[in-house]
Amino acid sequence: MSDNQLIKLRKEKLAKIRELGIDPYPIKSERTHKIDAVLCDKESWIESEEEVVLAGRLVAMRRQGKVGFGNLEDDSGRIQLFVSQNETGEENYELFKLCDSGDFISARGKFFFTNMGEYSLRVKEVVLLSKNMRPLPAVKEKIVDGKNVRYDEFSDIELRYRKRYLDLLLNPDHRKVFETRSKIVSAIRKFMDERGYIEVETPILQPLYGGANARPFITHHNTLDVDLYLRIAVELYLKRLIVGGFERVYEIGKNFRNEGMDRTHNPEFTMLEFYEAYSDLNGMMDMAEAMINHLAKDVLGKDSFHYNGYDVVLTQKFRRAGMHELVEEQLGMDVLNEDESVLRKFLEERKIEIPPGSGKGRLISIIYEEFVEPKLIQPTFVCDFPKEISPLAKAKPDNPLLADRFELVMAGGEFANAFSELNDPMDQRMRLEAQAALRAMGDSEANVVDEDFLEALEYGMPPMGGLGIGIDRLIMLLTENDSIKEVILFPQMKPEN
RNA sequence: GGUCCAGUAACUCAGCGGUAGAGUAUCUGCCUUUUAAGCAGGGAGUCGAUGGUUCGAGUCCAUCCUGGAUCACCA
Repeated sequence: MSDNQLIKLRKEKLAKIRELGIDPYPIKSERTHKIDAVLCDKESWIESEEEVVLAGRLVAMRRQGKVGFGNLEDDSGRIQLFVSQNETGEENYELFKLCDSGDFISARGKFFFTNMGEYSLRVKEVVLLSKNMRPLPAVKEKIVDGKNVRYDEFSDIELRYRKRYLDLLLNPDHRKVFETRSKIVSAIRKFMDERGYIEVETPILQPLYGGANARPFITHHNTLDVDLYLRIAVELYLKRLIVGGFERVYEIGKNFRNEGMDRTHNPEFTMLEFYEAYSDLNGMMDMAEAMINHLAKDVLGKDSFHYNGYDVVLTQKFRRAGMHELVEEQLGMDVLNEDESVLRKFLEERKIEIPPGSGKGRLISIIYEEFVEPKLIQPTFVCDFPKEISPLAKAKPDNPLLADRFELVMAGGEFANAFSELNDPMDQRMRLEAQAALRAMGDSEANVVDEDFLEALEYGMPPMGGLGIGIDRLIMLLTENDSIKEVILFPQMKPEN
């Protein structure tokens, strides 16, 4: 039976309901209790003989003659309805017979245990709240040995993402992921607020983009007749705010990067960035560690998370190590003291592409990314990034090749990036100009020179630490999902047709 | 973009050269304590698209579309 035929049948039912003088889409609805409120303390609900009105979606129907059972679900839980013509009267029972799985109804009645021992609402009256016109995909559940076995699950990955509302409706576990996501994001806000940070919102539409290495989306403003960029990071605006006198700011928002999509990349993704005046890299490590430990332990109540094939233990002290130390550990190569030509040869022999204009710093980072990062499973702050690839970070006083920067790596992937922020306007100008040179050599992801930002720096910016965390990836880890699409409600999909 | 896998009824899938199938859903009938309700019956599919091979194509071949995995790219 095609969709159209099924819908036609629903329309016929709708007409019958109207013939009975019933509005299938009434304005008013009544509900005295949410379902979870009546699921606890069942005996006393039964003893009290209190009449309640529950409302929700009818998710299953088992009708047999003049009596029938249905399952009613709201966002708090699910309960069985027992509907008998003796209780409802003939007329109301007629309406019940016209109800389908998928309808929203309310049901008035008292509680009891059925012969099979299931706690149920003995329904006195059914009220139709919203008629379903398109049958929901059939999913059946059965409890075997205490385990919930599901049949004919709505599991087609493409359909789940394209029709997310069905995924959420039919797969309660997936709804749970987004409830957890919301909890985590709230906890992050609270964590920041408690530490004296203020939350700010900075432009998504920017005349120039910056703060990361990425290709932007371009859009157009008609009135101004200018092209604008969707932001790739909030960094440069948050720094302007520190110039403006705020000492601790954070923003949680979408960034947009016009690049490939895969298991860990969506073109728009959520990022937390924060900046703290008079802090530095160590302060940022402490913050990141405390926040992630807190989310794992206090919010989710877990120590260990299975992600990307590994078990990552989050409630611990995170390792802190220099990139060159980690490379030495894995490869026995002293990259800092090795000659640039040796590093280049090492990569060339392994057929690893070297972008044009790469100096020693970038070569080190490529070696690290290729051979070391995938092996860092437990949380590790990888410090001492090459300055060459860190145009917004301060150089280390004791080694001009290195920047005071770290990335937090877990399960072989990057989760956060932080620096002691560069506040020397002259140095910053030179670094951005070096980036512009790379750009001229064809590196479309190199930074652009932002004169307004440089001018702001010239007015003076205090020393500070700054950190960015990819929220989607953090949620992936904390909810143990290996695909970013599982933690984004409406992930980017290719258009159909 | 490369490679591999998949697309058949609303859902989950079988069929892999010879008249399109199953369970669920849906519809009809019976049924006043079911819970993957049951019993009986019915309807339901351009077999992702387009070409080709063949007497004959969901089935073989080619191309394309869509999705997934993986690599590349990319924090």
